[in-house]
Amino acid sequence: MNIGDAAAQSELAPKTIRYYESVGLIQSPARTAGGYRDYGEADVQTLRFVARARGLGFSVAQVAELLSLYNDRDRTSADVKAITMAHIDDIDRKMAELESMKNTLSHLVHMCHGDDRPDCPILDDLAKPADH
Amino acid sequence: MNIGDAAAQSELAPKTIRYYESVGLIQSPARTAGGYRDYGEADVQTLRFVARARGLGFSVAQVAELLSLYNDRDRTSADVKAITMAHIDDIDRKMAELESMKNTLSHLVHMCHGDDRPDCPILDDLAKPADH
DNA sequence: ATTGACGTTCCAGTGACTGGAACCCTTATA
DNA sequence: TATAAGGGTTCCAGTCACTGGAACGTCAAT
Repeated sequence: MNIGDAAAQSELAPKTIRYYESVGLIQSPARTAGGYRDYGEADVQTLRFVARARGLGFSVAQVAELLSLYNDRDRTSADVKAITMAHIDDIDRKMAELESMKNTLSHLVHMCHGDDRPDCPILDDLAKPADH
Repeated sequence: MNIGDAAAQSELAPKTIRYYESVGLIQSPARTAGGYRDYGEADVQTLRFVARARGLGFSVAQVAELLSLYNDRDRTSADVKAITMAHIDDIDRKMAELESMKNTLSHLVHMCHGDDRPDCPILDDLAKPADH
């Protein structure tokens, strides 16, 4: 199967698949006589694994770990769970940061008339002297 | 004032300040006879504006817009409000994405024993065939 | 034989810094 | 006065995860 079909089936862009190959996340597939990458069902399965894991926000490095655990019969589910929980912690941290930004911004937006005049509490806040 | 002191007062790293100068976000400050950057109070004020705006998640490009509005006496608060609201929308989108990832991941983590055995619902989910 | 839709490689750019090398300036001390 | 420490300077490269684009090759159908 050509890269285009593999891409369609895995919901990755062909460019992305080549990139993953170039950084060693996935193995180089077979090639046709003409030099085209030739993907089999197992390759597409791996590609989908990667696409789903990336879609859940795992970094490429984490996906590499998950893939290697997936292919390791002696893995422990504790290892997989640890990676996943660390990732959830990461997400929690990001969400808290966004939440705090949003609270401040929402407050400022409510203060601002948003009309033709230049007076603006948002700019006033950004320009205010340091706290401590 | 040297870059180190300006950095301390604005809570930016010296490297970051030089970077902002190199991309045109802030103006090049005066130089001493020895070639050191020499910051005044107004420069530090701008630096703090930038630091605070970046801390609220505005992109460097957005900070540039905000700075130019700040320095424009004919600005309208509507323009500032529009940028801010667009940024809040951005944050909302990111938060929703993170929320959805987190829901899925939390569910999977709860399913996983996290023990010495290899059976793992997390990997099973990542490896499951495509939906549609 | 030619067209068009695919495929190939390689280089460069994105955003927002950050690390590091090689070097210069300033100030305090022996 | 020499020197050492702790600033500062520039410039290049690396990060992360792609993405765009150029220049070219392959394949299937007309």
